[in-house]
Amino acid sequence: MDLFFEKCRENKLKITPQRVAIYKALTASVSHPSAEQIHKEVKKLFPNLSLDTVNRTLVTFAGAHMIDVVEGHGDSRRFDPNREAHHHFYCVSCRKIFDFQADSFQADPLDSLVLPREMEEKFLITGKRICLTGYCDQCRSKMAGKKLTLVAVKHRI
Amino acid sequence: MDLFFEKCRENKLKITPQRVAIYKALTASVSHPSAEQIHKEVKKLFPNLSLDTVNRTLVTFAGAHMIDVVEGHGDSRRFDPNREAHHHFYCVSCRKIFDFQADSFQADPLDSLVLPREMEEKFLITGKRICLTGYCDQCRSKMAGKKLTLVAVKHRI
DNA sequence: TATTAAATAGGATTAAATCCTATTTAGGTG
DNA sequence: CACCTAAATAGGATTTAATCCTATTTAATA
Repeated sequence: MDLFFEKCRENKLKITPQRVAIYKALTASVSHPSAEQIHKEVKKLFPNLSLDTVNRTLVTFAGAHMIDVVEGHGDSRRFDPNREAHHHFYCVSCRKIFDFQADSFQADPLDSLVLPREMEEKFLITGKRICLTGYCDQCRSKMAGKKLTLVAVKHRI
Repeated sequence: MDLFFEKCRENKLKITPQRVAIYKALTASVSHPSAEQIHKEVKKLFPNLSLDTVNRTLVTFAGAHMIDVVEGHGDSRRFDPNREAHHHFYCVSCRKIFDFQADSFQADPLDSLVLPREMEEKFLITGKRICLTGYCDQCRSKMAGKKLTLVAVKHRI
């Protein structure tokens, strides 16, 4: 919980009972829950907690780097026809996906990826990719100086 | 287009004008479009092409490994409280996310990732992860022997 | 060319995310 | 410690994406 309080203060996020409960519920989770799952859980303590609050709170936490938003990011399904081995950078602000390859003088790091044996044996792996997240150049400058707040349009910058 | 015909035959997918057009539109795309974007494009040729057809076709193509479904996978947003460096395996069938670390005797391949200079300079990178996709052990056995078809519940196995 | 399983269209439904507005509250300030 | 205000919340409405359902059409094969 130390991280929670520290990051809240750092980002001037108010510490509310709901937020504490949401954060606790997430850290206690074994899987990688959706907002709805967290909502269901925390409703036991706060019967009239709204789903919107959960979603916005979690996205805000992610913005403060207390947690991560993982696949999916909550937006629509996207497709990629490129069959060459390549990697992705996903801009969490504009949601554009940028392709990249590791620096050309280096070998692709995935070539040297050795998976845990159990996984290699049990799972059927059909795709491997490095996924970076962050802010693209455009969004980076747009957000310069803006402070983190829940009053966000579409949870974006 | 060779891959298209080859993979269609291989998977016993009928080659329809709509499918050809959808595939072409995707390969012609520069970004990583959503079904809706492709729909909008292909509608120019087939004014009464339905969005459902586009979505199902694209997901089917992905099942046949002609294209990839990338972030997001089309399901709800998921959260992860784990701050330790780790990687993900995403089961495209049950949508569970499994954490893993590279084999413990190896260094994490991301440690040696050298990004293109332009990217390193311009983008603000806040997260790095290896993302594997495929079928987890349970789903793998469930789907054994099932053939690929568009008649799928929730586009799953 | 006849057959049939597979694919499509189009509208209905579901589900997730977000919006909107009134109300409440955390945290700073006098 | 009470007040003040910006920030957060609740709850319902709306929007958007994905999927479902069913009647119709069609690609592939024999």
